[in-house]
Amino acid sequence: MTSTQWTAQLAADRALLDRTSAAEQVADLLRLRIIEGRLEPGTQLSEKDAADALAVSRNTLREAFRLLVHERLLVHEFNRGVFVRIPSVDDVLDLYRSRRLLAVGAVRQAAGAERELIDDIDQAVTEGERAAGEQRWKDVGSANMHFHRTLVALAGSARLNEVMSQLMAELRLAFHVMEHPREFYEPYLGLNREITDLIASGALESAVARLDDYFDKAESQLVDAYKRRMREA
Amino acid sequence: MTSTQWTAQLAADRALLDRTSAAEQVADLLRLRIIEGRLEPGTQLSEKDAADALAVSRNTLREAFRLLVHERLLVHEFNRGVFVRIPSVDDVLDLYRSRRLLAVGAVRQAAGAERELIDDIDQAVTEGERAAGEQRWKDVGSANMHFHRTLVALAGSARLNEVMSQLMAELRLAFHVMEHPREFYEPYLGLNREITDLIASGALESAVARLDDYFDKAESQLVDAYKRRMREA
DNA sequence: GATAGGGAATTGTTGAACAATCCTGCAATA
DNA sequence: TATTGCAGGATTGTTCAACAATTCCCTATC
Repeated sequence: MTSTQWTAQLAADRALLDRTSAAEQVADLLRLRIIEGRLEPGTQLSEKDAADALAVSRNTLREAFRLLVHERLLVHEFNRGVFVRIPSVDDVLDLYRSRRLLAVGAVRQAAGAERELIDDIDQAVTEGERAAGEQRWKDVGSANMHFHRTLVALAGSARLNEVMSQLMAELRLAFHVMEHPREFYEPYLGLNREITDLIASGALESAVARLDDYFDKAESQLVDAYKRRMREA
Repeated sequence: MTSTQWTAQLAADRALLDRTSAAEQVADLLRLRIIEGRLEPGTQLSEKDAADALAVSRNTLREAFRLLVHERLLVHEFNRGVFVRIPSVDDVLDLYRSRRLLAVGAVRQAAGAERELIDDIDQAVTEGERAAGEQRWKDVGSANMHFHRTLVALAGSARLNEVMSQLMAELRLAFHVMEHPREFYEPYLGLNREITDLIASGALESAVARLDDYFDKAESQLVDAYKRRMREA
């Protein structure tokens, strides 16, 4: 094995031993709590309380806050503090516009996509079906989101993948404003499978058409529920 | 004027008087310097030096650094510091993949786009033409980037607009690795005009076809130059 | 009931301090 | 000569304490 070979191999592994700062760890933790819904939208995150609870300094915590504000999971009001974001109806519409464009675009140019990427899609759908069979509705939701991420992954762009991940995190936050996201996913399981098969068989335009239908339906259904919920509150 | 009218108006102005933190101001300044090329890719940004130069504390500066790392303009190596990013050829490829998908997707669904958005496109092209006529090549580049942002704006999504802005900032950084980005823009002025007219006349699919050609050409040209440049260095 | 005022609490920012880590140069070794 | 080992100095990571600025909240006043 020549020098260039094994150094290149090591360089590829570098990411593994990449130590991460306290601020990033804090951000990871908070992000998880937020998208899980453990931190209710609208709640204020006091710097002092959070710093004490997590046993980090205020400065470190503020670094973490900034990251999450950048990801739109928190909002920062100057001299008032940071709050878990409450997505508006406009936000939900914008999220769907974004998702639709990314997913449709990715599928439409998936002609030469690697088999691995298509396998990932299939796997995500299968996971959703299994979770549904076992009545694990929360997991059905996660699998559905994962499915849509794998669709965008067809574009083969690390940046778009990251954008998509953030959009889904934000969407998850939006779901928490509503009561029962369960019924939003269930009817789509079959459609997901259908889309997957169409992609696998190379019928991309048909897949895109189905996908567009999906977004039409899901978006209006979600927005209706959202408006209803916001009116109540 | 009713109450709801002027309160809404004030709410719209809120962003204007929105005081911004020191960290954000520092980030704005650094961002400008980076995409302008005043801070050469690869240079390390010492915390102490930068803090002294900008007359802010190290903590504030670190908050600013985190923002720019998140935007991919800086890279952060643990215990080593932050550096102005040096985009790789893979990065450039990824940037073009992302841009292409966003722009093509946005144009393709621009059927019901507001006239205002189309006017913005026209304006950007006109500005580019004017700058070229006056030999202001740097401004030609800026106008070209602005043109492409206005294309994505057809999608009508605030989030995608922001994503696009960041992609362009990063691309700008990539240009600085090369010697003369001038000749990359000049040949495309006519094509931009053509695409704009096609969009304005509603011939969206023709516009998409032209756009796709543009990306094919620009991408390969840029990547070639990039590889050449990296080989030299 | 609305408003004004003042004190308490919170955020914004700084500066200093210390531990952990990295970098540099030089000596020692093969 | 080329590599390794080892100080030490410099830089980063993180915490802490302090203070100014701002907001929040309660109470007195009209």
